[in-house]
Parts: sequence; C-alpha cells; structure tokens
Amino acid sequence: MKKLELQDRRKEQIMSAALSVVVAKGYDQSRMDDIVEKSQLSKGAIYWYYKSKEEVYLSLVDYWFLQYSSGVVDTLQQQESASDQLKTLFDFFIGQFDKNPATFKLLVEFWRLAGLNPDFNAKLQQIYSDFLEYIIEIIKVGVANGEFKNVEPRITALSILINIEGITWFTLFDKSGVEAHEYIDTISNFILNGLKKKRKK
Amino acid sequence: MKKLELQDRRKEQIMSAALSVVVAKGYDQSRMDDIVEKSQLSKGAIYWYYKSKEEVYLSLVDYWFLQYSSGVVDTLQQQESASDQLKTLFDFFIGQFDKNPATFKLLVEFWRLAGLNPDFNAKLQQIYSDFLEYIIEIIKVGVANGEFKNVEPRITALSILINIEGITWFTLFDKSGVEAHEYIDTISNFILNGLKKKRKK
DNA sequence: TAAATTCGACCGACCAGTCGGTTTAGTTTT
DNA sequence: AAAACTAAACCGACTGGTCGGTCGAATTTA
Repeated sequence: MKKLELQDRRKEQIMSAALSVVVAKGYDQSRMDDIVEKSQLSKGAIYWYYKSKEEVYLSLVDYWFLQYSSGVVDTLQQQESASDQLKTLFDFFIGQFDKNPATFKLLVEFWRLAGLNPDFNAKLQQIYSDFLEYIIEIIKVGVANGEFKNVEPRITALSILINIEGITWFTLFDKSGVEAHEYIDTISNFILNGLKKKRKK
Repeated sequence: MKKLELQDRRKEQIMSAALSVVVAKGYDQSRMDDIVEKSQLSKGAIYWYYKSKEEVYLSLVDYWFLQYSSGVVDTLQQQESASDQLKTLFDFFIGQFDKNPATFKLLVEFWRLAGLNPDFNAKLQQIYSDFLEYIIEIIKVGVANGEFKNVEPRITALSILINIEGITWFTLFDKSGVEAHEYIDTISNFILNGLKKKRKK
C-alpha cells in the first residue's frame, strides 16, 4: 500500500529527527521546533502523527531499541556453545558502539527518564526484562550441559547486562585512557572465566 | 568564626534542598522556586549565595560527591591486602546504596548533564579521574606484591569503577528480581578471582 | 466527462502559560 | 553600618500545543 509507505516514511523522518535532537540536547531542552527543522516537516505534521512531545519520545524508545539491538538474536544463534554466545553478545554491542556511539548516549537519557516518568519506566523495564530473560536462557543452557559452573542464572545474566550497559561510560568519560573494547575484553574474560568449569589437567 | 558557620549552614540548606528537588524532578524540571520552598529561604537568599541555577547544581556535584564517597579512603586504609581493599570498596558503595539510594539516582542525572554540558563534564571527569587513579594504585600494589596477576591496572580499575556505578541500575529497574548486593557479590567475585593468582595445591 | 465534494495530510501564525532572573523596599543580624 | 537576608511584584524570552485554513488526489454526482 502506498498509503502505509508514506506514513512509515513520515514516522521514520520524525523519529530520526527526534533522535538526533535528543542526543544533542536531552529531552527537556529538545524543542518540538527542533524536530520540525530537522525533519523538514511542519509542526502540524508532527502533531498529526504524534499527539504530544511525550508520545514522540516514547515511540523513540522503540525506534532506538530496534536500531540498538535488532540482529542480536540472529547473530547469537550462529554460535555453538553458551560461552561463545556470551562472547558474541559482548562483541555485538561493542560493534554497535563503534558504529554509532550516539545510540549509547541515548541510553543515559532513557535511564533518567525511566527514573522520573512512569511511562518511560514501564517501557524500558519491559525491554530490559525481555533481554534479561534471553541472557538467562543462554546461561541455563550452559549450566545444563556442563559448560558452566552451577551459578545463579538471573544474577549472572544481570551482571552481564549491566556490563554491556557500562559501555555507555565511554560516551562520557573520554579521559579514562581506556578504550571501550579493552574494557569489554577484560570484563568479559573475568566473567567467562568465572563461569566456565575448569578443565582438569 | 560564627559568620562562616552561618554561611555554611545556609549553603548546606540550599544544597540539601537542591538535592532533594533534583532527585525528584531532574535538572531541567527542577525550579528555583522548588529550592526556595524546600530550603525555607527566600529567592533572594538563594541568589545571594549562588549566581545562577547552573551554579547551584554545579556546586551540588561537590556536595553530592562528599556525601557519596567521603570516608572511602579511611575505610580502605584499614585493610591489609589489595584484594581486601577492593572487596571493601565494593562493600562500601553497596552500603552507601542501602543507606541512601537517592545518591545513586543523582548519578544518572549527573552523567547525562556531563554528556550535555561542558562545565558538568569537566567537573565529573575530574572526580572520576581521581577516583580511578586511586583504584589503579591499589591494583598496582597488588600486582607488585604478587597478590594479583600481571593485569593492566588502568583497564582493570575502570572495570571495577564501572561495576560500582552499575549499582545505579537498581534505582531504576526494580523488577529485575535481583538485589544490588547479590549483584555486587557476584561481580566482585568474578573480578577478584580473575585478579588473584591461584594458590598452588 | 466535467464539476463538485470529500478527505487525509499538512502548514504555520498565534496564544496562554511558564520560569529564570531582577528589582525594590524594607528588616534583621553581626 | 555592613551584611544577610525577606517578600513579592515584575520582566521578557521562550515553548507546547492549537486551530483555521490549504492542497492535491480520489470519489461521487450531474
């Protein structure tokens, strides 16, 4: 349908504009007129598709998440062992960070919004719950097939999640003298070595 | 001096008001009039001590950091080994989190501000650089005295720092099904075990 | 088939309210 | 007599959202 294509294209225009605006100025300091300018649409058009500023940015969470993590599942399924899947998980997000650090910068804004606004909180909580369950499953498999020690899957999965999110750090703290991939290499080794059963010599 | 005492008390009033306001509403949505109300002072008084909203919140970073981390150094110096110091470091911040989660919630706001505003960025970068160097020293000692493997101190220290900051997570995502101290126990074990040289059996 | 009508998509001037910050005029504390 | 305030009116730049109106393609009517 031509009609749907147009609507999708418009929404894409608006989302992509909103994303660049919010990365540059943050939610509160981002103006609807900024989106008007960036999107090459009129204010009326924005309000034709979204009923408020909040709705624009709530939708942006979905849009962002799609950009941020679409493809993980496919990528991971190519891996054999659970530890390879976890390793690939870390690599995937480092790749995302290299490709587009702005995506991680948005994370901070969303975290904060989640701490302030129940609608954002609910949305992010849902996204992260799903993601967490997914990691939990990987770990459970690893434990079941004897690859991993008998760890508590939920806590371990959350540790992994938090360390992936920690990549955000590198969008802010550029004087640390450490590269994001060095950090991920180090911490993923700590975690993976802690998880894996030792081969007997 | 009585005079200085009064001024300090006033600033304390203002800082403590600003802190509670910004935790509840975030920087942009916090109003100077909110601080007026919470501090039980007049608007004139606020502007007597601080020349702008930004200056209030820039000072709040120092105030917050003092509350957040004063006492670490003393606490750590009671520990003998480097690994005990690191363990104590994790425990210290979990303690801070239990005592006052709001302090961690502020972190998110400051991170974000640092990503948007150069003044905040410089201030936080300084604080974290100092803190990072401090952890690096601990690790260097551990490596030098044979307690730790020959790891890269800076990267390892940053990993520790990021995981401490990860506690913030628990102020936002209460549905993870994991407690902050369980997370810290797990991740600090991963890191410490990864760091320590294995005793030969 | 030409005219009339409908309708989704869109425009942008405008308005009502907001909020840092200032000012003024006076009061209390040191 | 400074310094350290209070109370409250006020300024003006700014902003989310609205609303009357436009436009072009499709559909209906004459």
